[in-house]
Amino acid sequence: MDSKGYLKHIAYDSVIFGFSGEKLKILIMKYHNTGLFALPGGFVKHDEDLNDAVRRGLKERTGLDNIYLEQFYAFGSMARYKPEVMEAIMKANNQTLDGYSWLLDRFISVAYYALINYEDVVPTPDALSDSCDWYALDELPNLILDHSIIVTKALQTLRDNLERKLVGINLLPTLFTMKELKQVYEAILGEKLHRGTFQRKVLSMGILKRHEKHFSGAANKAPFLYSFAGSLC
Amino acid sequence: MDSKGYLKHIAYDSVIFGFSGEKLKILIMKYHNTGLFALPGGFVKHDEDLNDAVRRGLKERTGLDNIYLEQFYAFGSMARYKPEVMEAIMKANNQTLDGYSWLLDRFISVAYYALINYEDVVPTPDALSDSCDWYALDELPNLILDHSIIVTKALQTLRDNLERKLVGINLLPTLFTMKELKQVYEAILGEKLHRGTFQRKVLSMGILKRHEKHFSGAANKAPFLYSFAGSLC
DNA sequence: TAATATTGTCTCAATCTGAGACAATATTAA
DNA sequence: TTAATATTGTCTCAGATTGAGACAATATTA
Repeated sequence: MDSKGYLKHIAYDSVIFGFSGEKLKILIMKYHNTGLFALPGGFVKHDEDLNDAVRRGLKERTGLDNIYLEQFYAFGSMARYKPEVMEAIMKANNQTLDGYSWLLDRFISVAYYALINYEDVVPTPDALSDSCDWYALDELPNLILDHSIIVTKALQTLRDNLERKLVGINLLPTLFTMKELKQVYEAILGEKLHRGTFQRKVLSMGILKRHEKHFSGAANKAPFLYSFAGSLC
Repeated sequence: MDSKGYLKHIAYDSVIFGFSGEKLKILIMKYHNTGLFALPGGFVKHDEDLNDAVRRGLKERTGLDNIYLEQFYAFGSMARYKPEVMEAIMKANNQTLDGYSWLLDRFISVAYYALINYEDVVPTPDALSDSCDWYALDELPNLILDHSIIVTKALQTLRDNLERKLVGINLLPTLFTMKELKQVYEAILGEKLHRGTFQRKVLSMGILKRHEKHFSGAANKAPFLYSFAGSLC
């Protein structure tokens, strides 16, 4: 076992969505002394479920358990095989390649997206990275390999799934206003929604629990707070 | 390279849908002298795109090129790691395990579904199998490993995609009647559809080209033939 | 020529959707 | 205290969509 207990040829990448300042953002890592940006990713241990490996990586990067997580595609083209990129990252970290040559092999990467509450996260870089930060989707740096394509496909899948399930809730705190929920949907879909229609549709689904009003101090009628009926009481 | 030029730990499985006798069917392989049934699958060469590997396998099993193909999930749980199954298959084929021990390793399998015209296919078993035949979805034999779960998820994904795209067309010959198209949809969705509503909806999409009538010899008004406007004129 | 099965289309009511209207607040300014 | 303002919750209404049946128009057989 010369690959440190990890399966060869198999990696995962994660597109971790958060919502802040009325914008969708994702976590991007920057590698030491290279100027290279990438999605948070990792490898799968020999005795570990693929899904568990991804949850383990998310826990390390965000500190969070029980995250909403969805696998959306396995990227396996030859075009994504660029060993010189990984080599540059290793060298910039003063790592010898002894025992790490498996990292220069070809990888098929299974991609996941996660939806998390922005405020709960403490972005944490790993050993090879010097930062792990939020970037708005329309202000992403250039990413290595096919990671830009992965992000695009993640957003596309998220949009498709949005119609079926009420997944947007996972991007908000436990309690939120109807306006905040609408803003999440607008950020994901990239279009404005009609206030009345949105409220009617969401409430008719019957999965929201209405709580007391939220007095923000603004000079207007206070909105109700809601929680997802699936979580606590 | 002790794995015959294939990537270790990575496999694919394919759920190949065809439509016949008003039922959805899929191709299932039976391994020599074992009574074991499985989905058609295979491995990825070191210098080969994942998608190309699957197309290569489909070509071998069906004789067809240019198939409608969609990746839907990568199965990577530990529960699917059962080396004794592969060992039984190898032994039943009088294969020594020399040079094939990589087949007993753990695999993560990327699953695809394909939609093909039943009539165009000549099911062809591979070296380890003694048959490759169509089975209706409600008459499947017991399948090895997690292959039954893979089939279920394939059908689920196909249903979800059916609402968005008009994929059902890929299960029919170039020319087909509206009734045949409706039967395909009913088989996939598992429910009856209203004749008039279905026709109105499909025609309003504007992607079908109407051709001359089809005189079957039946004692009734002859239906029009249609083709998918995306293919030939 | 009549009978029969099926097709293509229409109609009509029920439902859903998009957009604006309006009263009900919560706060600030006068 | 009262008026002004911004925002919220809900309602209304027209237009679009959907589900279900109705009906005339065939191909063929009796």
